Amino acid sequence: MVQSSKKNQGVPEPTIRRMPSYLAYAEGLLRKGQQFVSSTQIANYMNIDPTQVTKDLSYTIIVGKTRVGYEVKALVSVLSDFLGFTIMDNAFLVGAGSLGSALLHDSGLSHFGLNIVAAFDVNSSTIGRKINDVEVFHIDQFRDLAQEMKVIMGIITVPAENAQTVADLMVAWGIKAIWNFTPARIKVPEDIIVQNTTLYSNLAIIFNKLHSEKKEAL
Amino acid sequence: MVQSSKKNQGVPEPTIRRMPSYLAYAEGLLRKGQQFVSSTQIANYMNIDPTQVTKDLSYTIIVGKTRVGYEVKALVSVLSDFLGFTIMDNAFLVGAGSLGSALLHDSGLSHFGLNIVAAFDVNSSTIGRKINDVEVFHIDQFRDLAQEMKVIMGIITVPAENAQTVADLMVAWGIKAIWNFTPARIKVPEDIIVQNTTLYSNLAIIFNKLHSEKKEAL
DNA sequence: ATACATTAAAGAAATTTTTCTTTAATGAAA
DNA sequence: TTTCATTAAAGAAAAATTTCTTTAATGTAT
Repeated sequence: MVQSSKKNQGVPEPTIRRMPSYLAYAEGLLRKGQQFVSSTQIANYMNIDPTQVTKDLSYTIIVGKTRVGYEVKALVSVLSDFLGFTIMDNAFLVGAGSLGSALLHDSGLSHFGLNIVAAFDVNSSTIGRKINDVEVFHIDQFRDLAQEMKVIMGIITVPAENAQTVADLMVAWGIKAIWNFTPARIKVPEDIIVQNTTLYSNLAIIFNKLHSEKKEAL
Repeated sequence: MVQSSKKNQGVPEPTIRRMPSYLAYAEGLLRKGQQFVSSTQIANYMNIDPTQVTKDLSYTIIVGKTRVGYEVKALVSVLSDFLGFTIMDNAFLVGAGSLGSALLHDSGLSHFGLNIVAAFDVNSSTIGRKINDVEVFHIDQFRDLAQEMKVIMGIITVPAENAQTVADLMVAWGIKAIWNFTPARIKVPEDIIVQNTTLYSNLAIIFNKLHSEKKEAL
């Protein structure tokens, strides 16, 4: 399969996955007033190899000081910047069910650069309501609002069988990135970014570890 | 770092991550009445290489038929079994905030083998309530209940700064696996399984792709 | 019947990611 | 001041994962 010159020049995805935890840790140290943190200390916290930490951080502009480590304050600001958490992006959320409303309630998202400006559903009982100050509209009103607001991301929290329909709608109205919380895989044009976040994958990993542990015991 | 003879004989984690989507797809086909599905068809749906699919499925007991593919019905049952979704496990959830209550509302979890039997919090306004038939207790009552019920998993949906405290508590009362939804990394004994699920990591990946796309355009 | 195209499976090769090794720097202790 | 231990950084090696290649099987069309 020719994968359209992916070449992966960028930052490894595993690296990016680890960085928010580095950031959370650094923020904690900052609150405690610690000025410097070594890769060893971060690695110990993360239960990973120290060279992994330095390699990950080498993708950013921060430089550590031998025998001292990284300046905590700089680390927080560099990582926040690097991860795109300092620029606010607007998003639409479709599917104001339990997971959807949980995301609407999560202040962490706005802390990390995501501003959900409107929610959509087809369930008449939620339409018209406000969830954490975000209004829930009928899905048919999607069009008009997308043009008014500068919305680059769409969040899909509908049942899996409706994911593709919603994705098509999002693409039609100019959204650049889709955050898909369903286990369904959606088809979109090549230039649209899709991030799948499936909770059940994590569940599967836990179960697998639990079971392989049982087998080891034999 | 000596990583205690990990040797990774088991199934690759990326494989396990993909499997729930195979399953969701197969379940959809089953509902539509399709009898067989080829690796090519699955691969097309997933936007991955067909050999990746056959390789992934080779870890299970299913065998495909040349020129026909896999039997959809068998695929659903084999994958459900393999992922541990057919055995019910009991879990405690600590932190009945927005994310916590979203998980309590999610019927998908019980569909995939996880039965949340009780929730805990410190917020007096939620204690005593029932969320989707699951009662919310004060965290101090954790002990008595853990002994009554056969609970092997703990779900942490508290603020990051309280994650370690909750984890210690869970370990003390005999939980085997922890599903940690905070960006904090918790320290537990070696035999305890920890699965970190950090939403913000996914957000970081989206932002990174969005930004690297901008750079490419130059 | 026969040829053909599609498929699963197994193993090889390539790629990606992690871990190991070496080097140079420097704060802290003697 | 000098030695020593700890550190970041860079590159090499190892491990894990994905993609490619080959083979054998078999439905479908001719």
